[in-house]
Amino acid sequence: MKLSKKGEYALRSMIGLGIAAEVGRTLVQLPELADNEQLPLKFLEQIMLRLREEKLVLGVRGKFGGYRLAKPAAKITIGSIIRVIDGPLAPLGCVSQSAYEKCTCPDEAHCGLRMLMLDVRNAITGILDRYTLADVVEVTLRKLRRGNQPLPYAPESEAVPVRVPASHARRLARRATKPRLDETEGVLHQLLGDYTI
Amino acid sequence: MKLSKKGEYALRSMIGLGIAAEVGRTLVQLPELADNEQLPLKFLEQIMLRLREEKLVLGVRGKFGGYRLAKPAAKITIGSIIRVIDGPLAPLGCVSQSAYEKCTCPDEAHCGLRMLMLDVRNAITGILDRYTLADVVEVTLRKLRRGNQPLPYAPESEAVPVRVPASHARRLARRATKPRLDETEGVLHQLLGDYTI
DNA sequence: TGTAATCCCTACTAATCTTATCTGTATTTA
DNA sequence: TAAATACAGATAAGATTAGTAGGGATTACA
Repeated sequence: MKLSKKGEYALRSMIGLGIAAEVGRTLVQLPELADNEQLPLKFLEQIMLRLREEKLVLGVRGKFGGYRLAKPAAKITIGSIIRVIDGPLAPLGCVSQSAYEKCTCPDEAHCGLRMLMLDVRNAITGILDRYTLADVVEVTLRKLRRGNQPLPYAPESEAVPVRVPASHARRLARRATKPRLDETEGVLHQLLGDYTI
Repeated sequence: MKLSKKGEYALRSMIGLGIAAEVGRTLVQLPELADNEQLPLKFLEQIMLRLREEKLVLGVRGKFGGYRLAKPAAKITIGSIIRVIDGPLAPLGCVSQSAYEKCTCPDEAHCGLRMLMLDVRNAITGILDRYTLADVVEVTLRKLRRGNQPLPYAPESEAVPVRVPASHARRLARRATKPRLDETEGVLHQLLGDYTI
């Protein structure tokens, strides 16, 4: 059930680009990204290539080029990033929505194992397709600010008073109005919920 | 996030042994198990060896030997089987309870990605460590019976009137008295819940 | 116009993992 | 003694992982 290094690097890079966007930085160069996230440059290049193919990031060539998110972080689910790099989230092909594969068991309808793995699949996608890059960036940024740590990817020009986009606050508030699931939604939800206090 | 073939085979074999136990069969030989579950015999041998090392099954040598579960199916969680064959369930080492590994990110406490993956890990183990082999066997058997299909692993002696152990019914009934989570617990829970009707 | 910085792209590799297969040994029953 | 079975280790092809290497294309700027 492991996430590959490549997948982890991809997520970390996307989070980096998300932070950059949030602090007003328009482009991030791969050497800086690789250095910040502690990952091999040429490997990162490959990953970004793939993310670009899938229109998750946008590359700008030439001197002072770089990468940025291709769309708002709130529109990019974590699941979509992982699928691009690591393939389907489902533990078995026969419970995958995005890449179904018939399994070897004689009758899927009677397969107790499949039912179980369907639950696992739904649990995983329930999280990874619900939370977006914006959520993870939000949590990360808040932790950094609370610790008075210098924000990475600060724009070259000057220190920018970092603001939270109104749309994000609204989305979070909306989620907080669904109390039924609160207790079972996990730590990220709790952390995001704190925000509305 | 894939389960390996080996892991899948292990689960299918354990379910087979669980069914065998349920229908009164004391030992199952690997050739029969391999044939029933459609998996390579010698590969299966390796898997059973590993399961035996971890005291999940018990091997009996010699002619008319075979394998059986080393303890009641209700005492064997699905998660424990997968861990033995495929390793930790957590998508990242830094969120694994059973095999924690420090990750490369500078401060885990501030890592939004880690929070998210912790949720995923908890969601996975929440299912795989809650449900036992008995649950999966139960669902599988009930489906077979409802379809009037011949039960595999029937004992050599005669057809046995298959009964559900009282303890199992009790456990299921107890679970059904927790209504709060019903709607979010997934298909296996629904199927097991049906039983009490 | 030249040069440096940057993304873009393909190929290659070393190590590991997966998925087995093969060969043989030990044990038990009839 | 023969047959069936579990136990055990070696081997191996193929796939995947985790990179590395090298160059080409594009752009900003001196």
